Amino acid sequence: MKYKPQDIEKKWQAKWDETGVFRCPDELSAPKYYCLEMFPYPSGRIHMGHVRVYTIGDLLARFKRTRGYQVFHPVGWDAFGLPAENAAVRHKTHPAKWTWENIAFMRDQLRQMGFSYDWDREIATCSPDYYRWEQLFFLWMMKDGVAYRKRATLNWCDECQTVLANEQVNRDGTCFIHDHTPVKQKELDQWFFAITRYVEELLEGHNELAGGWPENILEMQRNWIGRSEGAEIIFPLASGEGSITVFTTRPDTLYGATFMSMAPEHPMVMEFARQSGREKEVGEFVERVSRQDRETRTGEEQVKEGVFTGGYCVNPVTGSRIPVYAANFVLYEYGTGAVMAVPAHDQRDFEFARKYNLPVVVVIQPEGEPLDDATMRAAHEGPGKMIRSGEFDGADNEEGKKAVTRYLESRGSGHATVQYRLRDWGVSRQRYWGCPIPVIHCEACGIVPVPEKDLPVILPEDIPYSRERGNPLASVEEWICVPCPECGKPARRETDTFDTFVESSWYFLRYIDPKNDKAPLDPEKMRRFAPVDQYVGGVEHACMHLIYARFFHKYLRDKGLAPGNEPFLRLLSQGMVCMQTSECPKHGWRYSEEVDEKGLCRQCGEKVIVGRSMKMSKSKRNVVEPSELIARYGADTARVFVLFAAPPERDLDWSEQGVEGAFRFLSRIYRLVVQRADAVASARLAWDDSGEVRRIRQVTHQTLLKVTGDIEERFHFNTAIAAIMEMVNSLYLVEDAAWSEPATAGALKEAVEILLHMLAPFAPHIAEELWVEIGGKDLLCTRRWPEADAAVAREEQVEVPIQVNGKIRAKITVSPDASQEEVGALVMAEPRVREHLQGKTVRKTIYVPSKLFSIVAN
RNA sequence: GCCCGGGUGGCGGAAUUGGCAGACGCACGGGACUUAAAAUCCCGAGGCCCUUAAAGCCGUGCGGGUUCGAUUCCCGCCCCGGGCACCA
Repeated sequence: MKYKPQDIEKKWQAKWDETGVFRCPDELSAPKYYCLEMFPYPSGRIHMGHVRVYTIGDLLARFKRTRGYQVFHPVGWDAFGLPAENAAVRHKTHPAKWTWENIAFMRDQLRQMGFSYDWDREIATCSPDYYRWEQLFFLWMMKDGVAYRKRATLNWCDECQTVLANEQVNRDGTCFIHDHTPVKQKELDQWFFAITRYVEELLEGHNELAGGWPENILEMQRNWIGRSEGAEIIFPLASGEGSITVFTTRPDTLYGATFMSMAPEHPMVMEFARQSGREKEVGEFVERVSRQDRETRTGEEQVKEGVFTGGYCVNPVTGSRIPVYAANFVLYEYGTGAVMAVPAHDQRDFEFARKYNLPVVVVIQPEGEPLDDATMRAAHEGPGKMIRSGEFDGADNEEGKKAVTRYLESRGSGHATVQYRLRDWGVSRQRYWGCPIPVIHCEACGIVPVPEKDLPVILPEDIPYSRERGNPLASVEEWICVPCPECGKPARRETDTFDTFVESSWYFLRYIDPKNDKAPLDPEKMRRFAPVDQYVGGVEHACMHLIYARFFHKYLRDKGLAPGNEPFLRLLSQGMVCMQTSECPKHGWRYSEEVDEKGLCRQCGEKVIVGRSMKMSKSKRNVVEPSELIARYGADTARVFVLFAAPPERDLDWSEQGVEGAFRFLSRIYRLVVQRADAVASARLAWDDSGEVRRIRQVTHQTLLKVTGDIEERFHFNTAIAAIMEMVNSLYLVEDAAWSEPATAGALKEAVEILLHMLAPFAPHIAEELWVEIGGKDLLCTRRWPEADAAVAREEQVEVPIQVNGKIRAKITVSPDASQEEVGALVMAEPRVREHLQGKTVRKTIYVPSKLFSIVAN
């Protein structure tokens, strides 16, 4: 009679496997529902974060299946990446071996959780069957100019010995993998994807996603893309030859531009210096600034400084000759690398001007106290009226932005434009364990794409693995040396591989056609199953994976492969799994088993400091192993716990007692059903209309309505479980005799059947087991979700609170259909109401049916 | 600095469209069962006042406002978390 998940779960996992109930055929027989969770990196074993995402996804997949959808629920492995290489060095193994062994182990762990995947569609991105198509896409992209090579200053991590995308550099300028390694700048020839070609579409697409995606993710993407409208303005050089173009969002302040600031890296800086004989001091400054790493360069405390380059240009509207400075705060990568300086209306320029005694000219006058060039203490960046701006004087500055731009356009001195923070995506990585970039470098022909017929370019297996730094691929001469496909002379393969985010940018499409060896994707199948209806994953991918994948989808759409504009219609971004941290003053972070019952460190006996709850991580030693959890309580308990402890989008605090609670809940259902199993099995689904029957059926159908709505419309899984708990509680209060009493047995049979149907997506193993106990012959997971009967669920009597002047003074029980007059009459007869109305006149009564009766009196 | 979230009992959380604040669970207390404990089942519980109960009052970060009625809407703050940031 005791609930032993260990006896139950394996059996049902095997049964689901044998019967293939979760396989999704290529042909549609019902409306499709593509449910996807972000695929795991095969790091070795699953962690609680995986348990959480995959449980949420599985709940939805299982639920939708019972709602009549043909559910497409695949899984695979994001299998390329740096940890495999590090492990190879550490354990003297091969990255491939390490990766495939991890996949095998983790696959087993996922099966133990009872997730309803279609395992026939499993893919691993490190397999040539997968990455060969990525190489083909790359060749297309080269032809389309979407993939291109350029020399660029890039983020470089000494630890990784590779280039990083901007997205992979932490806020403090460290590497996203090696949190303590500062990222350097390095100039290299690199491959890029022209994501900026799609930048407007990436922004506009947010309209399509609004509602289906969490607002904060859209906001993060908007910030990341960083669109700003403004103008490019041409400043002719004072020498008469050439010009400098700047980007500004404030063309309205152009009349106040009194000097020019340029990024130290800008080639014209040294050009000016040479011409004016200021090479020494300018050179020193440029040298000093460029030696600074990203962190110091963009650090908050960085003082604004610069040097006069010796050059002059001309303000195109005032005609004045203005000096050109090199300034450390101007970024070469953004805009044109040069900015017009308007000290009166930009705080940075203001500080710079005061430091170097440059003129400050107020051209925007705010309402109230007039600004004074000489005495103002800070720039005025807000709105105002234009002054000292020629024909624009008196105009509102917002209007002025457009007017000045139009004026510049008419004179050929500039034009309206838009700038973005988003840069093209650098995809080259100097790594072995990634997809080879299919090009060949020939001395005579230059960069030659590998011909399609020669794809895939397969990673060589035999590689030297040692502690040597750098890309091991670069030393595999027999792989590198190939004849040039064009001239046949000896040439060399590209040894860079793709950023692993390239693989994760299209895996969701490949699941639909995973075994196709003729083409990457069959457009017909894509139209059938893409896009993803529901995607589940963590916020940490808001600006990387989720932007890259949207870009890739749009490119593949343009190639006629991907349907629709967006890959993921709905996104649920789940919170982190957190746990309290414990810190020993001597030994640092402690695992809970390293602390005794009194809260002392087992190693040294010092009092351990209990810290706040933080994301589970090995380094903080606050992790719980899912395998131990499953072994002890079973997968169903793990699933119920993560779904019940917090709503999906919020962080979840791990609690041992919470897990106990989930286990107790399942045990309670188990005992309830097993004890009554024979009675339920032999009862018939029939009932009269006695009070007891009505009461039982009312609870059943009310719960069903609530649970259905909570899962389907609100994604509130915790309250759905709470409702099931309430129903179980009420079934415990039913007299034992009622279960075998013919009058009530039918209603109770219905209750248990519906209970198990509702439980199934949350705790599928126990639900199947109990389904058999009560005489079920088929698999519960293949049955349709029961339909709630609203008429049965309806309350015939409701308790209505009565407010007198805003305070609740009494309650009455009435029919929900009673009119305001009928209820009012009862209300006025209530002694407690009369008491509070004593000596007062009723001014107004309000009745919200079934909710509240309110009386205003004075 | 700009932009998003969030703040509710001892704890996790609930309150779906402005309508009974605290569902459900955890921890806690009491009872039943037991020689006993565990497990299980039942009951109780926001705070103040009070021997107890009733009644009353207070209560959703703080201060105001709108409303018959505000956790929910508006204005002004405080705190926590996150994103962006010398981005011109």
